[in-house]
Amino acid sequence: MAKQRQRLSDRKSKVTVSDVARLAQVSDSTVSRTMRNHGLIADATREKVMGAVRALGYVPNRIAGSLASLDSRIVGVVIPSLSNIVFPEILQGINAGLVGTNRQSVISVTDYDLDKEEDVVRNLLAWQPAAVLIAGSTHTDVTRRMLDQSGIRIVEFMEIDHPPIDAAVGMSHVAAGVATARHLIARGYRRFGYVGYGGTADVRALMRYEGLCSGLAQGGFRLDAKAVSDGQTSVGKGKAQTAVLCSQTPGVDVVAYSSDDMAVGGLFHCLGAGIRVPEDLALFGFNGLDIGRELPQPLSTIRSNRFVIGQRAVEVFLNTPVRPDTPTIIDTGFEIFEGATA
Amino acid sequence: MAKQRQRLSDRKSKVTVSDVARLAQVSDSTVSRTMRNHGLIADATREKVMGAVRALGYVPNRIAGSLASLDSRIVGVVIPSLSNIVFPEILQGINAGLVGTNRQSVISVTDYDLDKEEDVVRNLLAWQPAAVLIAGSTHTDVTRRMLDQSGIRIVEFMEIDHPPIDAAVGMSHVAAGVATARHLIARGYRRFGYVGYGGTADVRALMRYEGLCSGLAQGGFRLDAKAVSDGQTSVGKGKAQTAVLCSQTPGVDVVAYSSDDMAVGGLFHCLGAGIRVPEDLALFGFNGLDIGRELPQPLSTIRSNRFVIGQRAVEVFLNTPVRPDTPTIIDTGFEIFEGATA
DNA sequence: CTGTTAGCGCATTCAT
DNA sequence: ATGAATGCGCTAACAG
Repeated sequence: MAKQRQRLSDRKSKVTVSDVARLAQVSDSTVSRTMRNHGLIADATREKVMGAVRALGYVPNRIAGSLASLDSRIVGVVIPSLSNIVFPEILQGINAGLVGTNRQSVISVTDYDLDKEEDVVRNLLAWQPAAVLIAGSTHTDVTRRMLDQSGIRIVEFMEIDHPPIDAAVGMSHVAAGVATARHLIARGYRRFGYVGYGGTADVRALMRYEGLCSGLAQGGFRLDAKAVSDGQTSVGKGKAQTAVLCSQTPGVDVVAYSSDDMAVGGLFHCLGAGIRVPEDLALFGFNGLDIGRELPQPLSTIRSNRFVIGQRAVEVFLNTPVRPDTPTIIDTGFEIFEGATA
Repeated sequence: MAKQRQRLSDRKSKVTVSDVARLAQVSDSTVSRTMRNHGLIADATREKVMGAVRALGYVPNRIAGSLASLDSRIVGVVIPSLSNIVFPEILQGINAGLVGTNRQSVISVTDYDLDKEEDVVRNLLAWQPAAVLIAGSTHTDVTRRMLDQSGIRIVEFMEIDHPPIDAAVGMSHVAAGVATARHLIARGYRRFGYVGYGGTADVRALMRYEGLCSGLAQGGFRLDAKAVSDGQTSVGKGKAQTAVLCSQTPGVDVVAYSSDDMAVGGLFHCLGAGIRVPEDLALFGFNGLDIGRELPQPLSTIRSNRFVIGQRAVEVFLNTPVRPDTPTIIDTGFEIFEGATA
């Protein structure tokens, strides 16, 4: 009695099933069943239990529950960055897919660093997740082995250009590059520039670049100018690099960008410098971000389906919780958005 | 021996401390200590253990560890949205603050719904987090009570306009509204418009609006025009509502926006409609997003310090892990950015 | 420096 | 429909 009172007043001492059981005059397992709506419970019992739960302010300890049931209901998510808007968009899709499933996503960020990714994956696996959703297909051997040997479902999202460990959900970035080249050639452009990512960490940007080059080559053309920069993609870099490209190589009639934000920067440069778009210079992006559609003239680009990618990645796991023998590949596709800048 | 071999080949059967201990010929606790670098371990022992760890591909089970140590090392984070760029920016600050601390953030999204927030907080608390960082100060009574009674550190971030449960990190949004009004009056504007958020869920946008109105009133002015829309803030809505405002109330000389993205939309409208900025119409935003600085003319706005807010929120908890008796309030401030649109 | 002994809070048999 | 017993995998005293 004294102890009971102490419990109620001491905010830090955790209330456990046993406390609830004692107050409700039932056994621990009845409380446990009631909380999870598992099995049959008499209405009277349920009410007694829930009354005690409310009276004590009981919050079940999921850590203990997970250990006992050997099922964490955690979904690990690994992304390279939060500052590139596409990843929050994918997270939204993941959240949407997870809603109502009583699962908790745990997100880790790698900063495009494969060694950090290895670390992050090791830490994530320590939480015994039921699945891991990870951006991209490029990992260290150790990371790949850890993921593989975990035995849980591993969904690599964003790209489907490489064979997955278990499942891949996304689009072909090489194909997107090729499609860009073909589209621009078909539109009559002849002198091509590229402004974008010049590092090595963003593998998908590089694949699109390679696709672009090979698409141009197939049409008998080539890149006439190129201005790249390292690090995170941004409007500012797009603006600056477009200026560089224009001053270094006049005569280019269209610029393909590694992403929409770079392309928006390009448009801002043109607006400021009095360059008419697309008459003097045409611009073509990648991603299909909202902002591109709201510009004074809508940005011509390729729409990737980020939200859907997140959603589908979750579905792969929800629909087939145990890893199948053969890899799963889901192509979420892409569409060319005509716009008014190319 | 046969069992050992089975273990190694069966990818799904978990390797435990005991397996490692057996192979390394030491006790379970020695393995545990070695893994955590806790206490003194002979070099020879450490090597034996780590050898066994590698041989077996052992990954410690943090669920079990947390239960045993009664310390989850989880930091719960609650935000209203992922589609508003400011929240991913805060998450970056949180991540930065958490780096190297061996703690895992668990993020939940409420969609600006207080009932959903209540749900989300209950679920989060079930993971026994060491702290909860939650956006805003507006919660249901039940949410507030749960957070309070958890006894752990609760950091409400974004705003410091309301008294916190435990700690608040952010800026005064009312003050930002007032500052906007004063700044625009000082710049000589006399006919004021507002374009922005017209719902009730985004409490901070409303506080800025109220600050704006009272700041104008203090100067002897008032809002002459207003065009608002519900739901998530966006460039598109800013563009559309600016068009509405211009057509409904000619003669306004400056528009204050509820956020930078709305203001960017406003600028896009002006660019498309041939309205000179700031001569015909001046624009003033809120947030200080990167994109604002890269526009053909830099957006005049108020810089909030999102990244810093996230970082400081984490620091509050890291520096003072146990809740003090008196509330903590940390003002991360804001600065007016002159820009070229107002 | 290392081993032994007890739980952490809960979910799950298996009885009844 | 409910209870009792057992253990999930690990950490934390405590001994030595």
